[in-house]
Amino acid sequence: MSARAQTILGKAGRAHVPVFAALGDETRLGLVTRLCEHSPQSITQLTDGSRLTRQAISKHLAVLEHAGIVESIRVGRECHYEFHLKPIDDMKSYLDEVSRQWDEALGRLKAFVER
Amino acid sequence: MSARAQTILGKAGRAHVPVFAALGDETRLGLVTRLCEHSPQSITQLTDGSRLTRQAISKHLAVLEHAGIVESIRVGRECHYEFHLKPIDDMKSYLDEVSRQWDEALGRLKAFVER
DNA sequence: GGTAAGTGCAACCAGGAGGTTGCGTATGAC
DNA sequence: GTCATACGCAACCTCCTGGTTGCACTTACC
Repeated sequence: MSARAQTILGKAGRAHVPVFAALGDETRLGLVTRLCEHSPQSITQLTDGSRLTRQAISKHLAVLEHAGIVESIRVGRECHYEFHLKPIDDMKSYLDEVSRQWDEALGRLKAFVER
Repeated sequence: MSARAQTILGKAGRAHVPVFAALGDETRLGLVTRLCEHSPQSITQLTDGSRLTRQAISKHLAVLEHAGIVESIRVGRECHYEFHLKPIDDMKSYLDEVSRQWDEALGRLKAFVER
């Protein structure tokens, strides 16, 4: 039972690892914030105001795109990035599941103690 | 306005970076899952079933503890780790905020287009 | 057509993350 | 008291990540 539950959460959870990892960086979380307020923006736009190189920003954006949090759209000579909500929503659902699992575990513990 | 919103999210978001980073690893997400189902567990218990060394697991647990997701409690010669829900809940609130911000941005965009 | 702007690609570098091994130490069991 | 268990610490290794620089290429603009 425990093993089964772990498998369920484990399989579902594995897909979220890249998303968590993508957001586990200050620069990238900042980029997501910017894009979430105002989308789309070009790489140069996103580089302005940052102390990093365009290349660095570009790499971070690639990581975010790999995680599905962001999508690149070529417009002429510019590359626009736009925010996608879905992975974040999926992550929230996953966290809800974790939360639920935890409550259940507490319930089992309580029942065990009171027995 | 945009800058202010970014500052707000940025400041609040910065605190969540370690939590995201902590969960952005398959091994650690697995540990969290195990601890969330059944808490507390000792390091040796958590090492069983994994192909990694006790030391590796121990390091991962230290990372999780640093992020506040888990807490270590010394019991005799054993070190028990127990799950904490709060950082996950905080993260969910933060993601809700991001979601809200995004909806707002969409609203602004729609209003702008329809004008 | 010439020039500047916006990117992509590749090489390169430093540092940190993930992992192991070896050893020391405290605690429980007998 | 002795021995096994559970753990911490430190050194070490490898590889990936974050970041830069230099150059080539496409596209807009005049």
